[in-house]
Amino acid sequence: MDSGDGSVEPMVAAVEQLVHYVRRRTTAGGLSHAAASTLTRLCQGGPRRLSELARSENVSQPSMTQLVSRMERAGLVRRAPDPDDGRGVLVTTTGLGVEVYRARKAERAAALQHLVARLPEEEQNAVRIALPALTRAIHEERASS
Amino acid sequence: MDSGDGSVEPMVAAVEQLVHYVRRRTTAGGLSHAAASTLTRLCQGGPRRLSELARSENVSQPSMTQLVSRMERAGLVRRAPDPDDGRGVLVTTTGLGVEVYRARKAERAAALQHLVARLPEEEQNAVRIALPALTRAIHEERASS
DNA sequence: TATTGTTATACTCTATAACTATA
DNA sequence: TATAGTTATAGAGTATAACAATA
Repeated sequence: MDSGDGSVEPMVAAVEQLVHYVRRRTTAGGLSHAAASTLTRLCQGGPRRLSELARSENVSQPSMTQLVSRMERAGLVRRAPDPDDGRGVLVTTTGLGVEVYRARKAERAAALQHLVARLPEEEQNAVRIALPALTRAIHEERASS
Repeated sequence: MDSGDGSVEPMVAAVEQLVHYVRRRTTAGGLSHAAASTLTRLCQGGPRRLSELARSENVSQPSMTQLVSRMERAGLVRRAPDPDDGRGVLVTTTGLGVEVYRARKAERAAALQHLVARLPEEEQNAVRIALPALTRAIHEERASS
């Protein structure tokens, strides 16, 4: 009865605003979105082949070559030859890369925490149910396709 | 007791994934994020001065000049002289611009609707409480700064 | 003199096509 | 010959500095 199309569009706008709010407050290292996303993947999943990174970040191989070069120049990652395959390149995070990753993670957690803290208890609970539920729905959707 | 830092970071990731999910399914007109955002503002708020657009989109005036030029070339907007101020330029949406805006709005609403529909009733209710509450928190935060 | 918009220039991020080196 | 990565080139999006036109 309330789930008509009219009520869902404002919720999409809400999600966009939320990301914008959090990203604006995530400034450590002055990273672009592309660099931040790739750094996060490397920090969470360990060293990766360049082609593997390109695939998981949904960009072309040349784009990833250039992104890794810029990140290398900034001291965030290092290239190393893949011992198992002479053609391959393994991308690894540096100490600085890990530092920046941790700082950004803390910044965005603080931003959302700050926002949620403004809400009355009942709405805080709704947030703690809604966001994980939506993540689950995305993963289920992905698995079933 | 559950609102420690440990539980908030996955929620930030959830928001990012959610935006990614919705954006991937919003393809009408093949617009960039910058063009889509500016088109939405023009369609929702009516014709605007170029400098006003730059300010509200948080980009420099030269960036907006170029974005408007690309959007004009794509047939989405038109430049017109501001009758009240000879220095000014009014940016207006075209019929095509409005069409693309409506198509994109429908696409992203459908994407979120599709996702929410997978959830059990209780979690759907949590989503309908949480997202508007977070939007409200952002606006309150903005007003109090 | 201050404001509005454009032009000039440069850097990031993206892509496709062509090339090199290894399997 | 197929795959991994790089180089070449081009367009979008961003910025700052310098400029033109109008208030």
